[in-house]
Amino acid sequence: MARAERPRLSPQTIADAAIELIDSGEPFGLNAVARRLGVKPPSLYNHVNGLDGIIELVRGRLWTQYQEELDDGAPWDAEIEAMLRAERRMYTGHPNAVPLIATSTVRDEGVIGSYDRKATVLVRAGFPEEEVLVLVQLLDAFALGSGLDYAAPDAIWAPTGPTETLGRLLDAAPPGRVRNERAFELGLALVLDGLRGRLARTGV
Amino acid sequence: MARAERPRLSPQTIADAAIELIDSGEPFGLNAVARRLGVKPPSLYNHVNGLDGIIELVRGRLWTQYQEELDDGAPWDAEIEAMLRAERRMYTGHPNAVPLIATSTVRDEGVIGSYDRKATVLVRAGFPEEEVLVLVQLLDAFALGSGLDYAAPDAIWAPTGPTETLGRLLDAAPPGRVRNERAFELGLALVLDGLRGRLARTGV
DNA sequence: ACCAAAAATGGAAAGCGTTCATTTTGGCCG
DNA sequence: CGGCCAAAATGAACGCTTTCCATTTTTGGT
Repeated sequence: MARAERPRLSPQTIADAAIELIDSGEPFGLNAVARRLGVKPPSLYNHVNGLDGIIELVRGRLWTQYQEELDDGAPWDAEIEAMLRAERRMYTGHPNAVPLIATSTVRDEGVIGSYDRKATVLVRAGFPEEEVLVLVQLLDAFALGSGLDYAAPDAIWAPTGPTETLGRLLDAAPPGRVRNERAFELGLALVLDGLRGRLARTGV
Repeated sequence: MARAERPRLSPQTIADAAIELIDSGEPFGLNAVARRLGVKPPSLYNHVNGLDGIIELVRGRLWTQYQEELDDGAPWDAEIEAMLRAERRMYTGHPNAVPLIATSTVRDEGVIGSYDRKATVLVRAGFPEEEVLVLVQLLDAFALGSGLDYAAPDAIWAPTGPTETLGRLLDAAPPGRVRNERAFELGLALVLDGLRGRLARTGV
């Protein structure tokens, strides 16, 4: 077979197939994406720069999809909160994508733009300029860390040997993802409260 | 060649070689570890359960190595802080190991034991039992997230297009890892302050 | 002294990501 | 309307990976 009458592939269709594959839980890879598209692996190279390109495509697609629901104009803390919650929804909606996204370098313009937006919001809020990037980085680390924690299976918390406290607490505890949800809420409140207090102290 | 006169391999030596390889920055894999040990890849299967087993070994070795410097008996917040700082030192000391460790499931007893220790400390400190696991999970997410952020190259923050605020701030900003260091310090203070306040409110 | 288990190996299978040259098709320019 | 060029999918192949199996040799215990 040679060239098809109409192109069967596009960055869009590849990204969608990759996301479907990731969400299905089957092993992720370039060959698997090609199989799902009914196409031979080399065909993908006409549209995408290898496996890393596919991952980057997935990141970009998911990111814009979840961040575009946001509207601005809200107070700075509400807007930051909304952005973090959108990122959070992305991770909980596609947990299998988190390990892939977390360990590859970001090149997507939309993601960069979202950092830019956070920085702009914080500068307007009155935070010292030399501190803003640190704050953005902190927010990023928190969101990613809890996303990764959400994606990890419960088995982490199932000790095989005897424990002093953990085993007892686990018996009466909600499952891992519920705990992770509460941890995210608590951490979000902690960070936002901390930032508000910091602004009140330094901004005046 | 068949069996050697004295075993050339052990979980210890394999873990050490793997850590050396990871720190060197060369591509990581089972074959590369075998090469570094002067051994054929299949030999490793006599001591370790495949590639995942090697990663688990690396995690366990690094973890105990960094956590054993700690002594207990300190106030709860100081002890939690010390544990988080030890984990932090592990990530900054072996940044290339972070992506491997972050995305694989924990099975190591030492790591579980460290969760247990955090839980014990928090229970003794007076936090409500049903909340302790959530707190442990939050601390874990924060440490892992900032570790992952540290390991990520600066390229994340190098926008290709024009930005509203980001580009300007980046010109006058310290490099990514210095910012990450400050973000970790700030986040640590925020979380610990938040926990102390929470304890004062609920614990009495 | 013998026997079972351990340790390293050679060989090989299966799969991966990737590159290359080739074929066929579609659309554009003259 | 015809001819050429670029795009899209392919087959074949490469080098790499992880992993399993049978084989050989050695050690240590009884």
